[in-house]
Amino acid sequence: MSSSAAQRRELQKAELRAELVAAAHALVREEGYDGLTIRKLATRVGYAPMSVYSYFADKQEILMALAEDAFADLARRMRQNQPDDPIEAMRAALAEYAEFGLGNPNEYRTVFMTEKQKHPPEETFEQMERENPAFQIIIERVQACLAAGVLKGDARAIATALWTVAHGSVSLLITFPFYPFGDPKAYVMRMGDLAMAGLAVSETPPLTDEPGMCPG
Amino acid sequence: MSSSAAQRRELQKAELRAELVAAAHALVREEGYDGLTIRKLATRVGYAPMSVYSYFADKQEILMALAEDAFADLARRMRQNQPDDPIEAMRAALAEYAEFGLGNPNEYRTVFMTEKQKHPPEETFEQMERENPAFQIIIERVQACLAAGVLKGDARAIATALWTVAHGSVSLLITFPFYPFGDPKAYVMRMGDLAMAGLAVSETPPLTDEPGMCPG
DNA sequence: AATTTTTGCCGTACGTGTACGGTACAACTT
DNA sequence: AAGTTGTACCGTACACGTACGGCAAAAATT
Repeated sequence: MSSSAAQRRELQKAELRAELVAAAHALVREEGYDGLTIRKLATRVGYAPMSVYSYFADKQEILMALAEDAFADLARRMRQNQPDDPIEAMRAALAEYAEFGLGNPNEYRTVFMTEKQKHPPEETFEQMERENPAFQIIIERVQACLAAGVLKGDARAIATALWTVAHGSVSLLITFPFYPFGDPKAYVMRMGDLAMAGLAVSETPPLTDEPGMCPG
Repeated sequence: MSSSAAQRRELQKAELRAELVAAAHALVREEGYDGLTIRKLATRVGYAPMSVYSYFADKQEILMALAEDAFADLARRMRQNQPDDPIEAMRAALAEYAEFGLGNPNEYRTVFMTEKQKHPPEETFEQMERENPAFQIIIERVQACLAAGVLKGDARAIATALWTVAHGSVSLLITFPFYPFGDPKAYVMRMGDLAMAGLAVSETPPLTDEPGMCPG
């Protein structure tokens, strides 16, 4: 196979895929999240419905592509909001995370609240961090806290704990928008501070790497 | 309208509804969660598909009925596992919660990880606590901790915080079963202990009852 | 140049949740 | 008893996601 021809082919494929994603974005903007259907999307780009499946395995993969864009934006915002004080930097990241999740519940749902059965174990790790570049930033800011001595322990374990608490708050607020949590963003911040307080009490050991996985 | 006749009607309606729920349980047991479809369910009870909608507003409401049964079982298990020491009682509740969520991911999803757009604000509170009787138990055990002086502050705020952390862990473990959190149940317990440590640091104020609700 | 393989796209078809309108029978009103 | 209203149930129909098979053109191999 001629390499340049293959490359050109790959490029065209990527372009068409990008065109589909752009069309999907437009559809969502114009008709809302439920307005995005395979058929409408296909019509919009001038293909038959089933042709879309040459570029995406299923609808979930399209939604994921949209969500990845949104999460890239979250990462951008986090980097633009980085106070010098390591704890304040951590809290700023949390604030951006909260604002993003509460402001983009659909994208948040597709990444964090829907099944990921497809991926075999070895892919999942990098996949997760590509879909959620914010996590890398949290790790960095945890490391800053470790360096400053305001936290002690394993960076990834601490970051995962903070992520767990942030996710718990955000996802509950999304699922139960009417439950009396008080001001949503304030609730997320409060839970973040609670986690920081708990983490400050003792040194955080690494996560045990037992293979243990949950059923289902 | 004759009151007894109305009551009999109500009763029959409830019986048919219960029959549908039983059939739904059977279907899920025999064919798995995805095997539960309106048509199969209707066939099984001898009605036309659309007749099911005389008893449930939509499919989600059927899934919710199944989940409520499961959550009632969780509450039962929690009550059967109640150490004397208030902190250990709290941890036991958490352990049951973890085991339930990890062992019944489908039911957990339908209650905690899907939209609840229908219910107007005033219903939500009682609704939530009927669907999730475990929450009431958590509040009780928090109150025991308050009485014993190992925690200080507002019971509902503390219970909500613990619930948030438990939910964060469980839902992440369900969504990313392959992510290296280590042993799932151990991870939930660890996060619970972290929250308890954070809560022990200072007195927990009540949740502000600002109307604030999240968009979407 | 001839042949095989791959690729890009499509048409059809199935099973799904559910909106809508209709119909027959029960219950209540007068 | 006659008329009105409500209710339980059904049949049809729609848009959806997507499995399957096909088909022409391009690419790779011989």
